[in-house]
Amino acid sequence: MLCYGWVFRIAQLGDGRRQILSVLLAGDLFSSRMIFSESAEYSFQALTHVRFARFDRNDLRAAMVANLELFDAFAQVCANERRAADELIIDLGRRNAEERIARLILHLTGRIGERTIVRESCYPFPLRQNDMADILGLTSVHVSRVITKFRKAGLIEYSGGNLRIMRPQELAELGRLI
Amino acid sequence: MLCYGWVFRIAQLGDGRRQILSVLLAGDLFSSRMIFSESAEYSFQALTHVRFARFDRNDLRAAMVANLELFDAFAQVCANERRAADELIIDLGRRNAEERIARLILHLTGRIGERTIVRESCYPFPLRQNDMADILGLTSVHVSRVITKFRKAGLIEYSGGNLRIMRPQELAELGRLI
DNA sequence: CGATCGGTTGATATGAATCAACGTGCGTGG
DNA sequence: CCACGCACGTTGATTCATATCAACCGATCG
Repeated sequence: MLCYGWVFRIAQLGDGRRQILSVLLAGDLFSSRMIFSESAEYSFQALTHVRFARFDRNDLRAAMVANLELFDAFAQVCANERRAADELIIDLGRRNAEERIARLILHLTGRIGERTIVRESCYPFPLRQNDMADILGLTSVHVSRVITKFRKAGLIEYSGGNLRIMRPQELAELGRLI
Repeated sequence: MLCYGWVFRIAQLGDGRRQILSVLLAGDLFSSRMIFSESAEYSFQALTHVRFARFDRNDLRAAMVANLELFDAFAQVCANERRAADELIIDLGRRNAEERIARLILHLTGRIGERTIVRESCYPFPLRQNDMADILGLTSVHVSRVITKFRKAGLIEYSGGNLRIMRPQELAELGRLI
């Protein structure tokens, strides 16, 4: 379980293309799948300094069978992971670059907000534009253009690893969240 | 659980865009998530005539806690669903139309082959080109062009709800599976 | 001080979308 | 039994979103 920092789960293709499959924040399991099978199947990549905790696979399985609440909590975690994957599929399949980026920002800041106190909509945001590109199936050049546009429209501020949302309403409209 | 036929799990966007999130074949659970929560969250759509079986949510949960093998089998199902979702994310994020279509064909025929006897690499394949487009984030027009190209190259035959793979080797190369 | 990394910007290329017309098979109602 | 409409696919012309290539900038770091 990740206790501190940011981690990506990634797939690296033969020819250098990279796809980030999910972003882990403090409190997330590295992989619910890893609890059952030895192989991680994809690799992980730390974006920041990181702290994490280990569990014994068999202990956890035993505890889940013994304790129904833990079992349900774990099922809930799996369901959330799945929902996030579905959302990403929809983004990649059917939304354009502006929508994708607006949604990614809102999705991540939402998750950060669940974990830490946020003041004045200013979030720690260590993703590079290149990372956003590799989540969203775009190039970093294009991400830069869209972000610049958002910035010029006064929607966000984004520098030095921090992101501030100036107009959440308009950003949500751009992402078709309304 | 689906017993016979083909079903899509889909997301329908406000403006008519559709994204198919997964394709269910005989033996698949409609949603591993549905076992824990009431809401299906997305909708399902039958592509063919269909037969299915129902389980009582609570019976199944009880059985899983009581029977470790069932528990593991279920975990395995979840893991497979997850892997398929990851693959789709990689396709949508980082592969072009030819790769996507070649991979979809190989993925589906592989799954069909696990379930039925296949003669002369000829598979039942009720997907319309429009459905493939909605899985792969393309338009049906573009799918048509690529399929026509595959056909002219002698890679596949595809008509009347059947698909035959003439040159699996070359198709796999196109999909970067080799 | 040079090297490297992340980001910006412009010019150009390209894959896929869009628009449009047409064909063909099929089911259905008259 | 025919005529019509509809679903699905094909094909061509054109447009558009995003990629690619390239130059450059500022910050950071050894």
